[in-house]
Amino acid sequence: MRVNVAVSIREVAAHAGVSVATVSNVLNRPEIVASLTRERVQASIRELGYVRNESARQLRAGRSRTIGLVVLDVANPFFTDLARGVEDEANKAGLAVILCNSDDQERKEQQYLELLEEHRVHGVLITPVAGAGARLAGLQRWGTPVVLVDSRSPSRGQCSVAVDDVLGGDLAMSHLLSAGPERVAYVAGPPAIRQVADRLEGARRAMTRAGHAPQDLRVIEAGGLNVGGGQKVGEQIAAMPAGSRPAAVFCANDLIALGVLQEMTRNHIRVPEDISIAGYDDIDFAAAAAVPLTSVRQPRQQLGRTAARLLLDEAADGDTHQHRQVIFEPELVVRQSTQPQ
Amino acid sequence: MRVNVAVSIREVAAHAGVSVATVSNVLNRPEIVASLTRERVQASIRELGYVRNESARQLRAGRSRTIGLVVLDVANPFFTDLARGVEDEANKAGLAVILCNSDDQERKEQQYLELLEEHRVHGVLITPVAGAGARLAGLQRWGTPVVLVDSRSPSRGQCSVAVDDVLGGDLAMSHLLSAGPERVAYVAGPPAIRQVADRLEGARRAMTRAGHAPQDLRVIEAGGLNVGGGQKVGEQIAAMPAGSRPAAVFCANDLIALGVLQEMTRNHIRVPEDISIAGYDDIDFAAAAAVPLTSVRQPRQQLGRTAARLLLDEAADGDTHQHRQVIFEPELVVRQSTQPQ
DNA sequence: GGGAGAGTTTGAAACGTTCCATGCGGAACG
DNA sequence: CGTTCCGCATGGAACGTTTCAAACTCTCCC
Repeated sequence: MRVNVAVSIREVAAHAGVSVATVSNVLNRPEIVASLTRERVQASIRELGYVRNESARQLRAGRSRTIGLVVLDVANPFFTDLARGVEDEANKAGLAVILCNSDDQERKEQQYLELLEEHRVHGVLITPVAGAGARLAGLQRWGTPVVLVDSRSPSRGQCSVAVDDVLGGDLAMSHLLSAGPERVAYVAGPPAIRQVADRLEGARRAMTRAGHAPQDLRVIEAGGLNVGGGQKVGEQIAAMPAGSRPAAVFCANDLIALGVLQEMTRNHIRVPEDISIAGYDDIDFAAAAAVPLTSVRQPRQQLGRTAARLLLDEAADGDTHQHRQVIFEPELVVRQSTQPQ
Repeated sequence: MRVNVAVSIREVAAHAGVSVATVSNVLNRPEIVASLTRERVQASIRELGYVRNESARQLRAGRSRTIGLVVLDVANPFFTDLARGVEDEANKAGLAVILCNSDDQERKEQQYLELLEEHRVHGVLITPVAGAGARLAGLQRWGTPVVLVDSRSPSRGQCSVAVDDVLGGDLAMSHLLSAGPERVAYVAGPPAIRQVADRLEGARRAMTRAGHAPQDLRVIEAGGLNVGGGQKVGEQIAAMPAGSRPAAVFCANDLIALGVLQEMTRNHIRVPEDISIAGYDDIDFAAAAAVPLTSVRQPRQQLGRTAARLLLDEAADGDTHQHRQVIFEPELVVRQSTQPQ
């Protein structure tokens, strides 16, 4: 049977023979209501099937009990794991998470930020598309806390949580170089993405320290930070004559690395004997790949949890809040896809 | 500079020297406002940085402009692809999607359904945890449309979108049997999950048709529908003496199949020469595995889009709406992880 | 008997919209 | 000139909460 009409606090009050204010008190501060009354009201709530109207609460409170999380790509396991950490922490505080997927497009990011603003969210966690500074400033002027995720704050005007991608790139490249490969390459994604640029910088640093010229690192750009992008680059690499093919490649993330790996196998180029491959993120599929992938591990869930905590802190504290920039250290995980030593 | 105070429609009205109602009209039915007035109001909106308060709109409208999507596991690419389809369709209709992760736990599912109900969502798309019937009935009695996703409606009392998992299981098993393996196995997930049970039923049907007794199909249960679950089963299989090891295994989904595949490789059991492996879902990682995985493809995004459309239709139509059960056909994708013929 | 004070309950205002019914001024028409 | 009609603007009620100050009822004590 469809009823289609919501029962409001007023009807509960009438049914229980008390005032609206008392019902509200039962809901929000049950301890100040006499136990007899409280039970009567609770019985009415159950009987009528009353459900709070969140919109009305929000209107009164001025802010909604949600936070926004804007990521570059929900299909990337890195971000779903991150989202998981955010969700856990938000749940504890009784907040819901609105998950938004910007697809690395400014237009979609902008749309979602407007939506979140209209929803008067408690705050926004965002991995910004390059050049999102202005859009975020708009939000903040309004008093909505913003925490940058996996991205450092250029201005110190906000909190941020990030992993040291330069160090990560350095770790991966140092490891690759330790086997003494003749030629090395970096498979990049869109260079406007900070993570892509930082990891390259780290890789160059490792080159220099090992006595190579930084320009000896060949950079090959993949279309996107996904498996398809890696496959295309893999085809290119496979098509090179064995004599000029890199003996070690560092990929900007694991999805790309998996794409490259697949093309190598398909073309009977052995991993790691003929070519070493290192990825980045250490997503679950990296360990599960048939040639388990050497990768750089980021504390993904912890990243999400920390970001959420910073956001909640800022939202709660308002004026006394001190912005903080938290930086985690990545960790190299060596598996079979790279030559040892 | 932090302002911390929202500017309301009232202030815009004062600033532009018109009434509140006129500002509202500019926002919602600009064509009925004289162009001179309209421009004046729009200028004020820009100048004051006015942003609509969604809560107030919702309160007035009685329903929020969001839909809920409750899935079993956001980390499973099948569900993120599905979510993508839902998001596209919802966006077109100007609705936001609240993505909720039930983790196959009744408690979390219940919590999220309550949250969505309090938010007065337009409707709920859900892949229910086993035995969610009662929880959903509660929502529907209230008039909130519910569409079951990847799950058939037992009662015809609601819309549903699903893929014929029995057929999918049949396709996969028929293909495996075509190479004439001695022993075959099904790697299941939690048997309470309908998809797991249906795929098994299909596999048994194929067995029978090929002249085997259904009990010749060995069923091995994995802890969860994820890579880790597959790895554990893979270890078990690798530990079997070659003489009693199945020559073909059908896995309840691709994540499990990838886990099994990895353990095979690690133990130098060749795929597909020593053992054929078929998965289910055809997630992107299936094609990208180093031994590309034979799998059963589901139209994931289309599933999401169709579900969203059914929901929007029901929400718009109210009483005249006819519930529909849409069933898609899965498709076998043969790759290198299974023996041909 | 009266007053203080604790323990409960409550009326009413406020949050920011939307929308209906109404008003106003001017043009068109007879 | 009087009537009708149209285009546009607006006052105010309503949506469902929460919260504050005020009121009420007891009990206790002087």
